[in-house]
Amino acid sequence: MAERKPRKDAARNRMAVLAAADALFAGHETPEDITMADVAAAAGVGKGTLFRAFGDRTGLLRALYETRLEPVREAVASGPPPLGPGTEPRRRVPALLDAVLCFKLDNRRLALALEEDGSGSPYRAEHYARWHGLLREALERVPGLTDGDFTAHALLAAVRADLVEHLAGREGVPREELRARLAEFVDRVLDGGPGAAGP
Amino acid sequence: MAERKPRKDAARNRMAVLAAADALFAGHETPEDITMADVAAAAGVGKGTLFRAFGDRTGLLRALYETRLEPVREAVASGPPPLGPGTEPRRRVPALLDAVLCFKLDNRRLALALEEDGSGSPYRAEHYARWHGLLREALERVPGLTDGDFTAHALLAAVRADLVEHLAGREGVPREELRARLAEFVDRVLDGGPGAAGP
DNA sequence: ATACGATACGGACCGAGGGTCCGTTTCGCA
DNA sequence: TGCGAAACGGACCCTCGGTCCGTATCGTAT
Repeated sequence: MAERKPRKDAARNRMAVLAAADALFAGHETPEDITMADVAAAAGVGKGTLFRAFGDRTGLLRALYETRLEPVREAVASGPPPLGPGTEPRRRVPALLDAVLCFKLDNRRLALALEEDGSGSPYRAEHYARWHGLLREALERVPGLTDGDFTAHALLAAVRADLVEHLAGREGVPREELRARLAEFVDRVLDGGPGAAGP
Repeated sequence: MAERKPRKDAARNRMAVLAAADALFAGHETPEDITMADVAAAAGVGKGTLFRAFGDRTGLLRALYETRLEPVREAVASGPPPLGPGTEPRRRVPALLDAVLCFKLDNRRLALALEEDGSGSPYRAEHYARWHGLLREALERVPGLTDGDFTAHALLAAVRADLVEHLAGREGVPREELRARLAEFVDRVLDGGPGAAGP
């Protein structure tokens, strides 16, 4: 059941591909004009190597994504408040969404590439399930809020890569303004609903 | 500058393609395994004809989509309340979103195909601009609500085709339940925010 | 009716890109 | 240093969106 360690040329090539792909995606306007052949060439590697290491295009994207996501996941899993566990939900939910937004702002092209990659909708990705589960759990502990499940989906939809790209990229909304707008929206959702308007 | 009437064989073929495409998308699980050649064959037409009539894949999808959307647009533009104009915003906003949701439920495959079609993000489509403009305008008249622009984006994100497909299709959430969940979420957004929790 | 220009037809053809295959090279262990 | 296993790499294949152009059809002027 234990996967044995890969040969060291394999490991080296894997790193080279990851680095090359990262640079390529960062440097190009749109993700879909970077071909697998481009990545292989930039990494100084054959296409066969690339596909053996990552399976397919989606696999490469996912590997890159997970790498970048690592620090955020760490902060969420065991960092200090307001992101870390043990934060009271009403405060943690906005922090989580802000973290997702910032992540997508910092990795626009990559997130975009992964989300619009045809193979399966974004909703099947396991990282989506993680965020959704986390959020739902937190939401269900917010007093007065019913249906944390749908609310989690809806809130995550507000930070989808292509929307972020549209606002931050095409419409040129500055980072801090976008964060503020999202924060306000999240606050509305958390404070609204039946009972909130009561005396 | 007036486009002259098309030849009648052209018109007939256009209809045939539209009908064939409609049937194909309705009958297949996933949109991307329907090729342009499939559509042409099903319509009893050559590929050349298909591409001359619609330009490209996106053009075909858009034409289909607009056709289906027509009644809804009509109801919004000049129908009775709560969808039509002249409805007070607080009541119209949920109605608009419910209409979008229902439309996507009734045209799941098609909406999915159009949204995940690589050519440009969904946010560049002019029908998105229409919905967004309409919603923003209505939202800006809802008392206590600031930033109708972002709110409109966020609310529309909650009814995106792939999310709807995920919930209604993959998770099997029944139509009415989904509508109820969305309605509740929209209400939270509309009633929440600063001031709503007043004295 | 007929001739003729304009328009549309249709399927062979093309190029791009994701993914595979397999002869050759490298690794790592004894 | 020998040898089997693992990895390499790029030629190759296939699908699919999109184009091209010789042929068929339409509509109109005569």
